[in-house]
Amino acid sequence: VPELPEVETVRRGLNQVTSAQKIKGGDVLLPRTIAHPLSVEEFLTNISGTQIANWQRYGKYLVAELQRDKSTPAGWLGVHLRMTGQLLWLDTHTELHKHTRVRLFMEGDRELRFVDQRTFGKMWWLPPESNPQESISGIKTLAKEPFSADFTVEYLTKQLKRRHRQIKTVLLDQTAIAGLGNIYADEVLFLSGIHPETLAKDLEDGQIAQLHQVIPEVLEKAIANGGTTFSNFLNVQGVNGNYGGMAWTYNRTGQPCKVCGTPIEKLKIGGRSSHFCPNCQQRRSL
DNA sequence: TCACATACCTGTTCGC
DNA sequence: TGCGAACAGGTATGTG
Repeated sequence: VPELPEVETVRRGLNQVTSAQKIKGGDVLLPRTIAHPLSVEEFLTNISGTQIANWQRYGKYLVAELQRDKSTPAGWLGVHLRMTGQLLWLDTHTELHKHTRVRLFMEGDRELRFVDQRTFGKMWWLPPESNPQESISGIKTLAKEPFSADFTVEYLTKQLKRRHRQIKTVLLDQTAIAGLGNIYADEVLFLSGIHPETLAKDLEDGQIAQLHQVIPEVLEKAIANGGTTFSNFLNVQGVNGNYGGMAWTYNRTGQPCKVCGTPIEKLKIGGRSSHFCPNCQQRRSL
């Protein structure tokens, strides 16, 4: 469930607490959390004694720059939360959660703890001479950031026109648009008045322009509210977000549309649930 | 190169 | 009420 706004919320929290913090060592409770080809032992050896300089976000990926001493590069620490991952800033003595996967011990009895119920989350260590944007395949193939100057109407049009798939599916494709997941994809389609089954290549210019405007707006609003209320999302302080009560369609099947009162419907598209208003989001043509 | 299916997981909800 | 099935969904991988 963590999508761009949730990951950005976590990134901001991390930068507040881990800045210049030294990693004394760690404990990997679930080895497959550490991405291949690195072994758990190599991972722990490489991060131990480094300090965290700064967290960056690429789509839903988090990457920390590591240093050994003041300005000696010590590689990169990458994290993907996938479905249920949480990065929590805790006192080391805090009782272990059942789904604790990795612990990074910091100075002053503090700990960065990775908790992940569904175990899809991943962590990487990359050597200093590498470039995380090239070394992590999911980042390498990522589309333009919705907040970047490169995310133009022309760019979005090009991405959508070449895809012969339903728009809901394309919005979830990180190589087409970076950062959206199931919640915000549904929200963005509602605000654009687009039926989720519309083929991306068939969208009208006006609809694409609307999507282009609404995508950053929805993500910005969600970030401003500290991420989603839905699921078990928590920020680094262990606090849930507030974007939920304001959702237009997500998780509102059968409830009245906030604009027209028509009951919200749910469809299965590309194996994912899609919530939409059949009145506000009508198919234009076929 | 693209579209699509499947695998990966565990806790919760659904349906009979 | 109980229990198995379905569901929740982000991404890597494999197939055609």
